[in-house]
This record gives sequence, C-alpha cells and structure tokens, in this order.
Amino acid sequence: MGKYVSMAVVKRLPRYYRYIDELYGKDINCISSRELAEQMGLTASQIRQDFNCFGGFGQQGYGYNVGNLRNEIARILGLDSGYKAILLGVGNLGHALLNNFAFDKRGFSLTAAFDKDKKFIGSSINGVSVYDIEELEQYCKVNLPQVAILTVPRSVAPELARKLTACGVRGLWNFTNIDLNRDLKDKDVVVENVHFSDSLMTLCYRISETSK
Amino acid sequence: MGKYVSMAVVKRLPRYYRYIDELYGKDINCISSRELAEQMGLTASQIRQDFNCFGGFGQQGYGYNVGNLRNEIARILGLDSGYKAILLGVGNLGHALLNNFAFDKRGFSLTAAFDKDKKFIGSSINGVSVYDIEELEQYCKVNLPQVAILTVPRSVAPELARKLTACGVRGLWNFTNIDLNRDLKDKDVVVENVHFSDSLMTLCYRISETSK
DNA sequence: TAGATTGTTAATCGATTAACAATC
DNA sequence: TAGATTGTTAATCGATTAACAATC
Repeated sequence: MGKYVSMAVVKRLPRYYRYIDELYGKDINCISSRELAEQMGLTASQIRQDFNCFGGFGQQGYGYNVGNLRNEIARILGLDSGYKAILLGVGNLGHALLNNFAFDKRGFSLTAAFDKDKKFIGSSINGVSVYDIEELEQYCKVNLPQVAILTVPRSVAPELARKLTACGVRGLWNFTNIDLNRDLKDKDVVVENVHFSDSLMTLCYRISETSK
Repeated sequence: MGKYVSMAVVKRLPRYYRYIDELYGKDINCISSRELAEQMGLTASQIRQDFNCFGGFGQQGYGYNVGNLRNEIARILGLDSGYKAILLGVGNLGHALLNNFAFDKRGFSLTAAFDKDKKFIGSSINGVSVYDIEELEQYCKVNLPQVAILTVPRSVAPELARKLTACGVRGLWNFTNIDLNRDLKDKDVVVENVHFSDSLMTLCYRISETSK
C-alpha cells in the first residue's frame, strides 16, 4: 500500500487484470499464486512480489480472493476514474476505436471526436459527435478533457500535441509513428504510444531469428 | 556479430531505426553515440552497448556512419525479408492497416485479405484482394504465407490462430485483446501482440499517478 | 600529435527467483 | 494439529551505467 511501483510491474497490471477478470466472470472465488502463475506463464514468486507492491491481500494457506484482487487492481489502475477523452482524426483507425473499443471499462469516457474532413463533421459515430478540428481549442476550454487520442496522420501530430498540451490535456494516447517527447519537452504530459510499426519490425526480427 | 541479442535490445532496435532513418533522410553522414543519445533520451553508453551486440561498426574518434548503421539495423531486423503476410478481418482496423500501413518497408508483403462478410469478399482494398474466409486453408496451401494479421473479433481469434498455425504460418500479429499463447501451447509460432486495452490502462495508471 | 569517440571491461543498479518463517 | 500458501528477506540474474584503454 503506497509502496513505489516500478514500471515493470505497472506494465503487467493490465494483463493481471484480464486474467483475474476472466476468473471473476467464471465465478471462481479463490486462486493461488501457483495456479495463476501456471495460467499466465509467470513464476508464483513474481506474482506474490507484484501483488505485494500494493499491500498484501492474500490469505496464507488459502490464496487470493478473486473479487477482492480484481477490485484492488482496478483501483490501482484507476479504471473507475472516468477521465474525459477526445479523439482526433476519424479515419479508419479512429472509426475502429470509436466503434469497437470499450473506453468506459478502461477508465475513460469518450466525449467528442474531431476531424478536418467536412464529410465527418456534424455526424455521430457510435454516439460520439464529430466536430470541426477548428473548434478544438474552444471545446477544450469549456469541457477540459484530460486525455486526447491521436489517430491523425503523423505530419500533423507534433503541432496538435503541443496545442492539446497548451489546452491542459494531461495524457496522450499516441497512434502516430513518432516520438512526441521531443516536441513536448518539459511539458507535464504523459504519452502512451501504440507504435504499430515498431511492433511489426519486432515480429520481423523474431521470425527471422526462428528461421536460423 | 552473431552475439546473443537480448529482447531488451531487440525492442529498442525499431526505435533506433526510426531515428537513424530520419538522419539518413536529412543527409547526415555521421553521428556519435553522445549526440544520438541526446536526441533519443538514452545514455551514450547504452547506445554503444546495444550497437556492439551485432558487431562494432563505429569508428573511434569519429562516430557511426549513418548509412552503414541504417543498413546494419535493417539487416538485423530483417526488413528486406519480404515475408508474405495475410490479413484476417477487414473491419475498420483491417481497413486502417490496408490503407495506411507500409508493410513493404517493414519486412512484409501483404498478399491477401480475408473476411466472412459478403460485402467485402471479391473487392480490393488498396490493391489487396479480399477473399472469403472459407478459402483460407486452400489459399495457404498454395501460397504459404509466413505471417497472419489478426484484426478479427476476439471470439474467433483462438480457433483462427490454431488453424493458421496448422497451415504453416510462423508469425501472428495479434490485435485482439487475448493471449493466444494458451491456445498455441507447444506450437512453433511467434506471436506479437498489439494490445490497445493494456496500453490504455497503462495510460490510465500513469495519469492517475501524476495527479497525486 | 592532440582530441575525440569508440569498444569493452568493471561497477552499479534493478528486477526476478528462491527460500522460508509466519500464519491461516 | 497438519497442510497449504502467503508475505518477505536473501540470492541470483540480467540490464544499465561508468570508466578507460584502444585507436582513428
């Protein structure tokens, strides 16, 4: 409880949550670190270490209560925060997120989308209104979203990122294949990247390796 | 050269490639580990260690030749392999990849797409033909793709993954929010995941942290 | 030659695993 | 009580950083 949690642990939390949530859905009440380790392909030791970062809530001789564990992880991740998020760029990828992604289960409430293309402006995608990108700053002033999702072409990403940060956005979910850190030096903003390209190149390496 | 390269290093290679490729595009011939470290936010020491995993090709007193470095990283990643890839599921996300992603620059050649929806079957998206998913096995027998991209609903992912592996596919680029490892136990296949959900939860955690 | 920067070894740091006493 | 499993400390392992001789 309150202990420092390393990024290595944080990165594992969502995966823990997925497995625990699945057990929860199956009405399983209790699981030992050994069992969970087997399912997840980790060591029991690591699981106990990880869970103990945020306070021991297992029971000796018994294991972990699944419902309790699930709540704790959700709390630590902040999944009930309901941070307001806006999405920039309603192309194929933007559409994919708007249509198929459960933001509310992951701590966010998607409140608006923006694009520059007239054919989208004024429409609504899965219940989210699409506004003219020109209205972005005005919208932010009024609604104060905490997070912005960048599904725009990479060429416009840096400027947009700076603008959003100036508007008070505190987190960026970046899908453009660019490191925004350079453009946001000494800005107080969290950038989480989804770099398709890096991921695919890693796959390429790994396949090349296995064929040696 | 031929040294064992740890996964920590491999994960950094695509990012190195991006930066080096950018320098290359700017006709910069030479860069020192110190300069590159500054640009990338790493230590010079780490960069030299990383590059030395696959053989020293810097020049003492001078630095690294950008063109040379770029070639070496591309070679190590296997970016000129041209592995045949097929895409499963032509929804918004599938469309996004088909329309906007330069597979050929990342070691792959996208040769076909599959869906079960009649409205896509027979069409062509950005030059790639969409086939009936029923024809998958037949297609694989003839064309032997090395990699499959899973942009399908998560419910069908495990079975599809097993089927593809049986067809000889050696790599999966998995966009479904599921760990396929369980379904592919002792199968000789590389799975590279792009877990949107995990990424967003990590962002949620990091924002929650900064607001403390 | 003098200055710069690599390649590489050694030191440090952090993360994972092992071990076991505590305790349910 | 006996068996099981946690919480936690200690040991190990691996990755990063620092230092410096080699050398361009």
